[in-house]
Amino acid sequence: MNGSGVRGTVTMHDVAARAGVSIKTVSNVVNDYPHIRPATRAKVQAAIDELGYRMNLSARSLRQGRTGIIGLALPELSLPYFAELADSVIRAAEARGVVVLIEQTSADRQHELDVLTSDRRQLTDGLIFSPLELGPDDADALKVDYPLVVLGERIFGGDWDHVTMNNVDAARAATQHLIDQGRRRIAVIGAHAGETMGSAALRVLGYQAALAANGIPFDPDLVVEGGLWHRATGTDCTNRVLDSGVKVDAIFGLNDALALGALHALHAREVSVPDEIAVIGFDDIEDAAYATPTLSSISPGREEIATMAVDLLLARIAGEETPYRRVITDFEVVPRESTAA
Amino acid sequence: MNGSGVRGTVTMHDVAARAGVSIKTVSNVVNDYPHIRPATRAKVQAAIDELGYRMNLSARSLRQGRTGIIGLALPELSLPYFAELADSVIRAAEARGVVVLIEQTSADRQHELDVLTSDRRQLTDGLIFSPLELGPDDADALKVDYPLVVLGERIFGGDWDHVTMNNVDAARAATQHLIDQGRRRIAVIGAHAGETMGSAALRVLGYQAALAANGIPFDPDLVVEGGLWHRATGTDCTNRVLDSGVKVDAIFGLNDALALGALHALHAREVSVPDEIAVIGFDDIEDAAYATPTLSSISPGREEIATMAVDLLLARIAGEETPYRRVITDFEVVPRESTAA
DNA sequence: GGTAGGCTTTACATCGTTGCAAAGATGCGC
DNA sequence: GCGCATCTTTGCAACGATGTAAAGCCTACC
Repeated sequence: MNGSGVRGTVTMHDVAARAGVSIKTVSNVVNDYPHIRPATRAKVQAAIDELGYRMNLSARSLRQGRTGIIGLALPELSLPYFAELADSVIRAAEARGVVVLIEQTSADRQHELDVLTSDRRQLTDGLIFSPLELGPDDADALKVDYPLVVLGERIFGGDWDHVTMNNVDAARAATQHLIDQGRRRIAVIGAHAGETMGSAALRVLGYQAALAANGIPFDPDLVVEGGLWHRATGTDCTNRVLDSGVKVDAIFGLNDALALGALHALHAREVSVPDEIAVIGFDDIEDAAYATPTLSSISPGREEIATMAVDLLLARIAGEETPYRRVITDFEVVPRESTAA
Repeated sequence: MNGSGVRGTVTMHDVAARAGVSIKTVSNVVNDYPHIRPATRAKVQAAIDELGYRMNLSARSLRQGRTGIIGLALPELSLPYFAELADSVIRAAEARGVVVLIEQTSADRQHELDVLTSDRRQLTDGLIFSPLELGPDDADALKVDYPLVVLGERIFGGDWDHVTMNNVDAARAATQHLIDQGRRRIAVIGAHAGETMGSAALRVLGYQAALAANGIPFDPDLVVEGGLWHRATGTDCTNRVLDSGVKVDAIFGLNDALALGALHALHAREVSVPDEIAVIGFDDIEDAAYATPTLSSISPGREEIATMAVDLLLARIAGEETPYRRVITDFEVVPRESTAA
């Protein structure tokens, strides 16, 4: 029955008594302090094993001012891209000995602001933050006094590290891919009117750049507004643009959910993909490879984003004082059936 | 500049000094102790606001023996069902003032065992555990000394609360739905040989029960083994059963990912769904509604599962001593195009 | 044999908060 | 106006760990 009834009852004090050493020596053993006589270490270790001692992490946190927990704030896990991102972040964190507390912002501006000042920030050593709604005007809110890594390009030039992909170039590449298949009437769905720095705006910029580079005139009727980047929005945008009567031979979904929604709408309307309309998405979520037809997309290097974000954050937490960095990850066009020749 | 440069510098002590009261009174205000004179409360609150005080949660945890964090152990977030479940659990937890630490087990038995005894259990007040690989033989490992809620029916009768759906009945209903559409050669994909109590086994039981109830002979060739319930497995199982030459007019995927993989395989083989082969899944993930064709499924009451699990766990954490409970949630057949008449 | 210097171990204070129990203030009934 | 009950506020110890600095122990070398 190794001495303890109630959970967490065994403390360093008990171990020390059992091993016949001071409590500090137990602490030293547990923390791999190098100057310990092997015999002592063995004694202590034996006591630890016999008593089933586990360190009280709250006490350690109090003493050290660190919790070993990092926060991850994202819109919601039901969006596959963010679920996959969270998966990668958790794995990267685990490999480095820290755990992840996830907070969902529901893509709500106030909720995103709240997350930055929430009580829970006391519980985490730092935050990886993927905002959707905050814009340049909110830069002040991001001036926080704890380590922060921001994902996505939305907000520039602040005192924090940044991990992002090159949205403009990636969108240009996606568009170019469609053009290479002979498409010229390319609708883009999920645009956000009035936005200048968000992913939506940047991706539309890339789209326009590709058109320009190929001498294709830009037709504003092909840019379809859409709020949240859910499948339902993609379906809706697609129906709207097709109902409007403009000619369309390809659709660029600003993310995969939108593009999958588009496939859904096209299927319902019995429009063949890619023969009549080609479709490409963005993010390369797992769904894309299993959609019918399989969906071409842009792979943003999710693993790399997650790993970089965790590494940057942990470096700040460890006290690194280097200038704030902006990391741009690689992307790749992943052609599949939905844009086949 | 409200007095503090470094993060976390403001303590109750500072607030007390500023407000001219004792530190304990500050604590009382913060914790909504009822017997405080309004004037005192106001003074303290003002000091808190002026100094920007935030409670140190590590200290509170150390003192109270509670962290306000609950653990959620699941196979992986990239599986949409679990991402959606995590979403629901986080929302339910947030509504009750606690936060969620997610651990991924990768559907690996050793990893599932590790999670139960990990150091991180010191950091959480209790655990919601969704095992995939543990079986009845591992019941001992689940005899832990902290509050535990197990999701899924895999392991029976231990000292822990249980939230599950009725897998047998739900699978029977899914199969019956196919039979009602006139199908008689129903393949079931994703079975686990040798398993007796897992979701796979229970769902196959339900499948058999439905066949029996309708006087359809059971053909073992229609039960297709498959390990992890990923889309790729569904594709693979489907190809195997079709290549084997047995006649098939419907496929029951033991979860939606398998069924989506099946749709993918059928599309590639140019088999029309539902005309030649109808398909039904299980879990009703968001994908199902947007697949091509849209996928019929079983909705397991995910919200309800999450809410019940959180409530049961919090009750245990609060010290409830009632007998361990087994909660069975409702399910619903959601018919869509893939099984349309 | 003595001592400098490195290796081990230790005592003590401390991190910020809350439970306890008691002290001080207030109000009510007679 | 007094005494008792109730409301408010307080001081102190404790939660379990670690940093600091010093004490004890050895070894090696003169």
